[in-house]
Amino acid sequence: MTNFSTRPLYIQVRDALAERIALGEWKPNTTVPNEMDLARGFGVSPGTTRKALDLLESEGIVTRRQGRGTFVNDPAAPELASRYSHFHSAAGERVIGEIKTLEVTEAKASEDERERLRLARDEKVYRLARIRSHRGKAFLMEDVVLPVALFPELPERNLASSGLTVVASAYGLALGKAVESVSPGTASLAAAKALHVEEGAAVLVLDRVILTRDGRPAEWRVAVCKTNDMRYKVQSA
Amino acid sequence: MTNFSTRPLYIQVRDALAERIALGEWKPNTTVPNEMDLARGFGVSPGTTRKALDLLESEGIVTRRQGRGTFVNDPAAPELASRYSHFHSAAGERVIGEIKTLEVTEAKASEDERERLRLARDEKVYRLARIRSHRGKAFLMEDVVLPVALFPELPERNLASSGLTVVASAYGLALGKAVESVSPGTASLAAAKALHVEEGAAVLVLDRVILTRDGRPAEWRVAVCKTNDMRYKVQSA
DNA sequence: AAGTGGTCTAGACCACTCA
DNA sequence: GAGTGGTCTAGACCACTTG
Repeated sequence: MTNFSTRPLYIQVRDALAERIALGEWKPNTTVPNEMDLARGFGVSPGTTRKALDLLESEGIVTRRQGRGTFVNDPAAPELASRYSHFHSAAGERVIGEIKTLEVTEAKASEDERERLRLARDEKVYRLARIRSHRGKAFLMEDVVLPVALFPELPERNLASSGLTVVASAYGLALGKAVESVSPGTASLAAAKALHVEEGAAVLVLDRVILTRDGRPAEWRVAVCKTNDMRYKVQSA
Repeated sequence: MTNFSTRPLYIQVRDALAERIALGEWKPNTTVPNEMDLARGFGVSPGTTRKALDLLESEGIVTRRQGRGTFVNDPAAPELASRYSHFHSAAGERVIGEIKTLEVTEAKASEDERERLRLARDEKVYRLARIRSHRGKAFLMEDVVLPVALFPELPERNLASSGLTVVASAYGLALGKAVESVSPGTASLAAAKALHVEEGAAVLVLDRVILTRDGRPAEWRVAVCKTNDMRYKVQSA
């Protein structure tokens, strides 16, 4: 790989490797070729290949293990499903919850939806109404909005009750950052029924947008939840 | 620096540099010696020194600038003050708020305090009652607990109204991770008065412990806040 | 014993900053 | 133009894993 462009060589190697992983040349949980072979293949020095692989590891795309090899991470792995969830059980583990989808509709995006998901006029969205439970107890009611352009035929592919990490993986999309806004609220009649609390009980209202790795909004969710058996925890590094 | 221990050389170099920075050998906003000089000084290769410096940069201890040098970061810098704050103004910037301290007391730690701050029996704490405001509007009421052992003579040093980043810096302590638990609540009479909301209004209750870089609990805070002009936002990478 | 990634070395050249 | 960090090379040896 001769350095035609102005971008650092190790970045170019990283991108080439990331693309080949995304295209499925190396499957999740298998190894990529070793450093020497990759270096020869790309025509760069082993040090440059190493730097590219270290970058990929820091991005969570591969895992390197001394004496074993460099493994491709599975983007649909269960431990990544709770990546955007801040709920923790009393025991302290992250909880994603079992998803039950009540309703799926397809419609033209409303003004709010167009703004939050940065959609053009007339673009369509899927709207999902869901309940999340932990150990059989409902704790969260959510309204999820997904752009049809990113996830065509989502209901037909039976993905309406899957978490976004699984859905994105099915469509070959890499997820990136998310921002969630938290505010206090009181349970509406519908929320009270779904979550088994009294109407007007104190609840958390969560408003979250998840972006793809390249910055396109992939999901807007507004959720209402109780925190009786659950903790909403935020970690700062 | 001959490698006597089993730890990687670049980690030893990193630790030596971190210690000399902590001891004040190089002051904040000044540069440390260049890579070649450090390498010669430690008796290691430039590549090893570089790896140590890159590590320090990833930890936020220094900032490297091509053509300029490697600068020591100021742990009391204002942009770090909001490190543990998740409040954002309507305009989108992180907000730390102006602190007004209502009361400072010193006492033996209660059972709760001993547990949260991992203190031994009979250890003492400072308890601070505070209000935080943004643009003159109170938005948060907090009860802060600090171990006297970590911050002796805090009130005498006029640090009771400073944020923990400034306090820690004054005591030469490096701060590390923090965990905040968020739950919905209703305003007590006292909270209602302080925050100018009606009694029983929906508020957020924040329960946070901040650790030092070496894992000792440095602050336990329980806060009640309104989110009328403020957003509590959580970012996931 | 063979193969992998992790550490370490000792250079070269480039891009950027500033006097 | 001198000095800095950033990139890149081409090796050596070590620690760990597996057959």
